[in-house]
Amino acid sequence: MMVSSLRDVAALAGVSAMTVSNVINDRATVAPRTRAKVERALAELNYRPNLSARNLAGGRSGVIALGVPEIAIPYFAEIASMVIEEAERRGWTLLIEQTDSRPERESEVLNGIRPRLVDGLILYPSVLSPAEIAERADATPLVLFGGPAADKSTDHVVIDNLAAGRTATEHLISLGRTRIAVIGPLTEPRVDAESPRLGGYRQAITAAGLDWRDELIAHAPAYHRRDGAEAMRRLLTGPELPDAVFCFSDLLAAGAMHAALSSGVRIPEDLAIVGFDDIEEASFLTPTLTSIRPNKRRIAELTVRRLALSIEHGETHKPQLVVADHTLIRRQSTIGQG
Amino acid sequence: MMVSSLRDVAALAGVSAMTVSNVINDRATVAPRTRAKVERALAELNYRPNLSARNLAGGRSGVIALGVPEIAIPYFAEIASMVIEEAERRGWTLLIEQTDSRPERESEVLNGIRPRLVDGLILYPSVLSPAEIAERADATPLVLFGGPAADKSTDHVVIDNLAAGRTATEHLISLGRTRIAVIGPLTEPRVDAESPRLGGYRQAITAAGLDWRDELIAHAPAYHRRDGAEAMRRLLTGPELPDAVFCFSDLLAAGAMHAALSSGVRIPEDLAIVGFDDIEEASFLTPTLTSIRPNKRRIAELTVRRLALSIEHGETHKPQLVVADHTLIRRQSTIGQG
DNA sequence: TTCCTTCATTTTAGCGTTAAAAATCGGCGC
DNA sequence: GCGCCGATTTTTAACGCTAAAATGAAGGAA
Repeated sequence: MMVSSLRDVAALAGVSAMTVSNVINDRATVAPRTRAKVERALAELNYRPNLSARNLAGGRSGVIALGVPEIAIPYFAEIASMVIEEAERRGWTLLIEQTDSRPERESEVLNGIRPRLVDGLILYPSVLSPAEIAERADATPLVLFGGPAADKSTDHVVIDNLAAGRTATEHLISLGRTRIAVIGPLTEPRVDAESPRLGGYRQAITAAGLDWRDELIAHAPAYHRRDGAEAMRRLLTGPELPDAVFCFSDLLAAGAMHAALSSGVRIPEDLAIVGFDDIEEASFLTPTLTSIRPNKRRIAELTVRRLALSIEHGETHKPQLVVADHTLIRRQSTIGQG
Repeated sequence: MMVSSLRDVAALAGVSAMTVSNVINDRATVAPRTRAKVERALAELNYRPNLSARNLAGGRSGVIALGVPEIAIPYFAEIASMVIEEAERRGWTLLIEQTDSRPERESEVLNGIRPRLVDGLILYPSVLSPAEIAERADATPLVLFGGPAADKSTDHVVIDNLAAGRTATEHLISLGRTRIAVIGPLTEPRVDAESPRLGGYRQAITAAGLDWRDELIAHAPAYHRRDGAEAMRRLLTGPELPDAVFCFSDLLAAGAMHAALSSGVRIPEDLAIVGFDDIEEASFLTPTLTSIRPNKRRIAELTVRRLALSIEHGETHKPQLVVADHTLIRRQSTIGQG
């Protein structure tokens, strides 16, 4: 089948190319009879607009980009899947960039690797600071998601990590656990501050009148399974054996759980575990994993919606910090078969 | 920072736009001194080519698309990650389409949702038949990966599923297991034939002189964890209790393992399990999961390479069926702590 | 010297689309 | 019948780039 252009359609319908363009874009006032004629020709030739041409002529490309550290991390894969669906709903296609959490890659993505090709960019900022993000060269509409809030100059969709950390810890406290460990990146390199999830833990521990014990705080360089397993091994051979652990991601929890079970630790009897993200895997681990569930669908929806607004209103668009909700999902890793 | 065009660079360097274009694309013979001048201007203005314009002018867009059923399925996420890396190596960016295994979506992707925007397409054909794929309207270079081989008219990267199925089953037989079950989609809807993984199982069972028992063959509608869990529950309540099970994907195995462990079945003592894909999760399940590991890196590499050839040589390019290797990775779910 | 090559660079034209300006077409009021 | 108006459609001119053709400059051979 031949690829047909506006001209071909115009010729077949006996009108000018511009009229066809007007019909397609539902613009100006096209007479009903003309519209019908054009639509027939459009269908007959199976016309598909050339996006490059449209983009070049000042229109939009219909492509948006999503930048994440690694698409193979389930949390990002799940988010990407939903962002694709939301984008599709608006007739957009998604282009994916992996940053590997490397500053230069993140910066490249931010400054438009595919200049002028994408209408907008959604980025999970994993290493660049708000300042570095603010001073980017590219003018492509941008929405961030995840991580601590940047400055006010950028749209940003987050969840309340502090509250989530508190909730997770309170849940463990409510089960009567007193030696509650933590596994995860303890600091937020982007803003050079304590991780808000750790902050929530601290608040809950303090509020419950429990002792803060440094030996229960296990730093993990990243959010992978192996980091969780290593941290758990350290905790298990440490001076103070925990009776619960709050992991900053489900992957960390999966690794930690594997290390614990391999050492003969019973979950949740000896050790209760709470994860974070509620990826699908959490429901199929044995025991199933209690986890903080960020509303991913909502995050995807809000992110795409903010981006749409930014793309459509350009200069007048006002960046905003949007907070999506989260819930604690109780499963066997804390409450057992109950 | 301003966005500069070829003209701007040309003006600054005191040459024509075409010369700048030649320098950028490393084409024709540009005099060393001219090249140096242009390169200085290029750097000074931080020039980035406009891909839409380049694409429109008959060049390439530098974007390729990857179509998979669901990006949130770990196997596809891992493959996507590697395809992104391979693509990046060639200066390409990857656009991702989800087909949800729906024929109309798969067909849409095949026929170019983003007409003329992508230089090439990589597709995991999950529901469309080779015939339907062969008669597509779009002329964009295409490479398939996975599933049974289509006809000779399309580039296709596969692994030897029949041999892999045989290997998995032989491994279980070598452990002395005699009631070996199977969990997975039993037929290949695309070609309306038996699944080659099931074929391999059949060959191994027959060769070992074991009985074929229909009640050990558990069909799963798809490759998800829940399908594996359901199938396992059926097997456990069925007339014949298996002492081993070969699952057609690691997700199925994860679901099956969860269902089995939840029922008090010991793995591998009571039931040995082999999965397929060797996703990262397999190494962190408890017990760790024995699995067939397709060489994913190689699949990604071959796929992108075939696509590159097809894009570069167009008409003269000869489609090929390429087979990537696979290995059996032995872990605790079959051989225990050994 | 003159003409032919070869190398280096520029000019021309067009990719398919859209924004903006210009043109055409029926009325309609006077 | 003339001029004007709004509704509809067409023309024109880009958008930024590249392929192909044309030009120019520098050597060599005759």
